[in-house]
Amino acid sequence: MDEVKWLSNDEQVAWRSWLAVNAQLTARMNRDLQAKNGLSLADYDVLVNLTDVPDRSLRMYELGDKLQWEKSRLSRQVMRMAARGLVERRECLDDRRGAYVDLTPAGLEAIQAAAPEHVKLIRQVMFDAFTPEEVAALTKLYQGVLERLEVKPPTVTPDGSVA
Amino acid sequence: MDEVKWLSNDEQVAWRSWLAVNAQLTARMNRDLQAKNGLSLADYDVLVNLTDVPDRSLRMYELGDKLQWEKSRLSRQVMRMAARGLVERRECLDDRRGAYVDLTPAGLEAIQAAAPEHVKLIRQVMFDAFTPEEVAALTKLYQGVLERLEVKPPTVTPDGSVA
DNA sequence: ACAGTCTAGTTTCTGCATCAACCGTTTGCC
DNA sequence: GGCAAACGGTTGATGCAGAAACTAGACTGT
Repeated sequence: MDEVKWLSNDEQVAWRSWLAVNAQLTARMNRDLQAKNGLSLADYDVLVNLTDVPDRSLRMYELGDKLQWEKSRLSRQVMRMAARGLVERRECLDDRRGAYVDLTPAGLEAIQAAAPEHVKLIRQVMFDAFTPEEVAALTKLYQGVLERLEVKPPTVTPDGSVA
Repeated sequence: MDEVKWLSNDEQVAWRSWLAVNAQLTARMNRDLQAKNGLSLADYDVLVNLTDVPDRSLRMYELGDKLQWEKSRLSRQVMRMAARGLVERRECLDDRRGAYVDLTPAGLEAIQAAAPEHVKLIRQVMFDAFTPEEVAALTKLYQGVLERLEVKPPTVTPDGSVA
């Protein structure tokens, strides 16, 4: 456990840049969404995952699986969103422990209103400045990291759906 | 403001991978640091920034500038860390509004104990699997993002210091 | 059929992050 | 000199995230 192999200078710069991008971009997305659409990033993520799926309804555990959230977090988040009318809880008949989360028309409207600006930001700071090769390289590196973290990589989107 | 240019499928995969790495790696670092060293990632970041600097002491605003944190966040964080003996507050004589934050021996010890495992994780999931060219490419992309976010890129480390 | 275990989801507790308001100090400017 | 504005930092209110304990329903083997 001794003989630590530190990061080289180049690696340190890369690492700190990563940390900075991570923090700043997340903060920025949060602020923009909040200011322009009254949504938190967490709200947005839930809405995206519901919009993604054919019938716009998921079991709690499926949603939690996609988001990789603590279940307590999801529980509370859904409760708040339901209170605001963005989603609806529906009890599950085949498994009486379970619960569905349905996207409401208001929820759909909210994400449709928020998505364009959100995507615009992402394009602006990232993809519009990247070549396709760079995108491919990034994806490869990220997916490698996810594997090493023993997390399953995100599901490949089959069609073109919301951000 | 109409005619939204959505993300392509490849871009979506890259983007979601990015989000996943972002969330998962941060969570992992936090849990590991907490479990093995009783430090939060925020604690660690403060300690790193203090260790980085020659005299191991910074003005609050300098520290806040490096971390890019809300000042209220920094204020509370430092208060908590001072209560645990990891840092020490010292009043500033030339500017009576100001305050210094000094790294204590205990704080130094704490980060020296935590750093090896932390760096090991980062190496394991990222840099050990990256070629130097990939590191360089990543850095370039990240720094581009930071510029587009109108945030100044992280200071290049002049010497080899802690993670 | 029933005991043990597992799964789905909620709740409680605690700590942290953000926003806005605030206080004392310094600075710029006339 | 004196006043307004900016700066450095703290505080209060509020809302969210994480860990663990908890409830209730479902599955397993015998």
